[in-house]
Amino acid sequence: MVKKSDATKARLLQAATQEFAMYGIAGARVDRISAAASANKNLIYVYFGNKEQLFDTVYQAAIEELLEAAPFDAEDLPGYAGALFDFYVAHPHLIRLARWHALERPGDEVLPVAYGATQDKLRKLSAAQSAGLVDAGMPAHALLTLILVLSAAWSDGSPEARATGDAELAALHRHSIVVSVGRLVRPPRGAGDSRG
Amino acid sequence: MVKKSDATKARLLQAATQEFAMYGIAGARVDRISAAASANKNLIYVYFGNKEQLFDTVYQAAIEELLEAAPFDAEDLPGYAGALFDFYVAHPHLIRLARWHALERPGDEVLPVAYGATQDKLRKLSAAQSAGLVDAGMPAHALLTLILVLSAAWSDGSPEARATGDAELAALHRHSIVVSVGRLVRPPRGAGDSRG
DNA sequence: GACGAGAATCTAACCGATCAGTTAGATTTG
DNA sequence: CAAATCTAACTGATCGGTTAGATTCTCGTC
Repeated sequence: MVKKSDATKARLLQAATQEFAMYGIAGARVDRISAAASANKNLIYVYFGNKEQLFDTVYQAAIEELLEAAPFDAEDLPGYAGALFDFYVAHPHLIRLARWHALERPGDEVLPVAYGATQDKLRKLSAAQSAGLVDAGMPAHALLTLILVLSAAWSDGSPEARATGDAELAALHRHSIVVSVGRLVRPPRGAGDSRG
Repeated sequence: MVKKSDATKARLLQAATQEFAMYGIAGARVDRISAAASANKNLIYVYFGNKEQLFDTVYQAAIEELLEAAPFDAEDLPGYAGALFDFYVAHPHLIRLARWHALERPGDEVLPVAYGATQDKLRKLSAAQSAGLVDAGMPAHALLTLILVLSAAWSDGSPEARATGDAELAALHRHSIVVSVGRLVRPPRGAGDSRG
């Protein structure tokens, strides 16, 4: 059954995502969110508790969306990094949410869903290292962090991005990331896989 | 001559740096800053204008400190990345300031001092590429961004940092960064430099 | 070296605006 | 009718910024 309130909830969540991505938790305004959602302010408190919990809900949804967007492939890590890059370009607000969260909730433990996904990635990555498909010169968790960081290198707030909408520049950035990850993970001596 | 007000100004700046690093611009409280500096709130407005301008002053000082800390060396980029990592470990609040700035002042142009320093780095990097000391497979500006991003990979807010104060882990992170940058910048065929 | 005017420095109290959260009730739905 | 959904107005606290005035320092003049 389609409930009326579900649509309102969805509009509020959508508006809250924009607002939190733009201004962070401290900077977000509950009145702006309800106005943008064409909903009454009180509904936020009825449906989501308060501003902090609303952020939690928004953030959880964003993380889940991100996890689904780029399936982890330990045997093609450059491709995985490229997919992440594409996702960040397509959804710039999600990475902003993640950065706000890191800054405004320093002590927050990782969401269960994200934790599970990370453990899964680490397992696959270790296996690929053992199989000789990926360089084993550093532990899987370090390698994973570096790959993730490289993927997000140009996603907002980096030294010389600024010129948005430049497809040529974006292509260069993507290429740089893919090449970099390739160099990071390529095993020193041949072990089955080789790429053109 | 040593002016009394200079000491007050310095205390305010110190307190403001802590406050902004902790809470960002929107989250920072001028009353907390003045209290932490044991100074009257009004002095902030007398000396620095307002909260936004106080942040500008704090941020500018932080950038200058960061630029002085790790001298750029295009011929030893892994070492440069390592020095940056060390600085981030020693001064965790400065990188937080930079991240707050990126999020809360999206359209802000780069500070002149930072712009100048970046141009200088790019020139040196290009020269090193031309000389065959550094891989020329991607433009200098892209390479520089990737190096900077790698250096800051574990500086706050990354997936599995959390355990601060762990010297062994920090050493692993530093090593991972140095090795990664080494792989990034090493030219494909021998060109003078070779490393163990 | 005393002294006083004026500038520099500092203080405490205040103010208007804003904001998260509440309440009481209207309207719709089942 | 009763529960779910929604609305508008209100509230108490907080916060950035201001104001008026107290205190201290600077320096020329006698």
